Amino acid sequence: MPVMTGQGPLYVQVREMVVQRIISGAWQPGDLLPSEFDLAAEFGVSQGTVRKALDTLAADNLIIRHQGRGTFVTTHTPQRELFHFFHLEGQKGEKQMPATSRLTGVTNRRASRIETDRLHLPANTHVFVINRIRNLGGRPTIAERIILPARMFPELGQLAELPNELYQIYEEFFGVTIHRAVEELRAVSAERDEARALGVATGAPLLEIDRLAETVDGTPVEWRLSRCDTHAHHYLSEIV
Amino acid sequence: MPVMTGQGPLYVQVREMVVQRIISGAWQPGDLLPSEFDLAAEFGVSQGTVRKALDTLAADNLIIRHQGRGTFVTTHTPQRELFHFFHLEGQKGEKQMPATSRLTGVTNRRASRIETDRLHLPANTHVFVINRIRNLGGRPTIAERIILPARMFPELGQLAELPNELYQIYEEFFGVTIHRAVEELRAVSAERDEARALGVATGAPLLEIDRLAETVDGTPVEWRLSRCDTHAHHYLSEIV
DNA sequence: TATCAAAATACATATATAAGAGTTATAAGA
DNA sequence: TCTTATAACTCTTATATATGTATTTTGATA
Repeated sequence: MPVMTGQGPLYVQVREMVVQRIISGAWQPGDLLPSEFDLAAEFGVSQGTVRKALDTLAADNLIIRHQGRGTFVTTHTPQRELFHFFHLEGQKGEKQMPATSRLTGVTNRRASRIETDRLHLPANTHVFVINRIRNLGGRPTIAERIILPARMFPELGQLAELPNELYQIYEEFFGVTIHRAVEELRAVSAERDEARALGVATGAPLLEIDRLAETVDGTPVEWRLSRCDTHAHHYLSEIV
Repeated sequence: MPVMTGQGPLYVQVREMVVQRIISGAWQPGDLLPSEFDLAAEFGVSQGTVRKALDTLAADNLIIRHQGRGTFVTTHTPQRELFHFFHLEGQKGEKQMPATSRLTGVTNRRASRIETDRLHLPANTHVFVINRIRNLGGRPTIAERIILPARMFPELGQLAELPNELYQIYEEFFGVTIHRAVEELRAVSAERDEARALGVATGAPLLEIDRLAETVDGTPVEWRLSRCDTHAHHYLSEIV
């Protein structure tokens, strides 16, 4: 019988117990959770209370529930990353898988001051820096720099291939699951190198997306700076 | 006894009945709905079923529920518009009420082709066009054009003052409640007039926010094009 | 001003039925 | 006899009802 926290409504306590098991790795991405009735017995609450807890976890995308099959810890697929974490689409609303990426560099170096700030790293920490150009609709559209704490991504530089969608790789190879991201968008002027790489004029307007991605426990694990040509694409945001 | 649609789960039917009453104006923004028990009696379902329906409506911001007080149709306040529908914030995350706006024009004219397209208007329809410059942190930051169907906003041009936050005005004076908005973001170059108004160089990069705002029944009622200086501000987007 | 009652949502439990998915058993065909 | 198709069964989530308790808000009264 696991010990309930004793704080707040029962369904919130159940929720927190489940989150803890996900964070601790007891339940891995893709794992099947026990049934509602089994969890109710284990936690000493009613099935309805477990249901309410699981409903909130599903609403927050920590689990996914399938009638007749069960309840699973959310896991990354390339499709999920594209539809959930990628907001660029074509002018007619087409959201296509970026077909190709040109990797322009993967390096391991000491983190800069701003990198340690952004990723909450101790001083003198190493990071991996991934630079690449992503194509949309056949044209170079995004110049991207990704900063990852080296200690969480050991041997990243030795992977033979890095696909366009990285989040499944983070999860499978390094046990790092991205749960949430905050993006700040600005309009900036293209600098010479990226202008050349994207096929636009130096000084042309680019949409800069400054993303910090976190795991379930709130640890920032990826800083991604994308500079996007928005001639044929736009960033979509829906407010309800 | 209202007639249930007969399609799908009961709680979905209850939800649709409630939405219909909001759309039809039987329940106005700010109105207090009958209690769960009363609605259950009226619709001939259990209180738990009404609760489930109301929970989904609350999750979609159509109603707001207060323990001990009751359930209310969501209504606009300037604060809600700012926190919910306005995504520009300062570099440190400050989200302040734009203190001033300079109205540069309100005109009533025939809608252009693209305006009829965007707002689903018949040909030869009139629109109100509002142009203004909005200040953030004391500086002109947003050049904005708002297109509204004239027939839904009669006598808009005769209002003595237009505040920064318009959605409460739409609701109070014209019975038009904004429920949802879709925004497309691009990086563009500042044209001469707006550059001068915003105090930036002609050709400087601006963040263009192209917003279409809809009512509960999906009718597009506002097309808003904002061109923003992102030197001191950024657009925030959260992905969970 | 403090207290109490009424009203309403919020939480919790218990139980039953419906719907969907997967597995196993049985029947039919080659 | 082996393989394939179908039916039955089991498990699980999804829906629905009923009931009780807890918490919050508001208004009335002393």
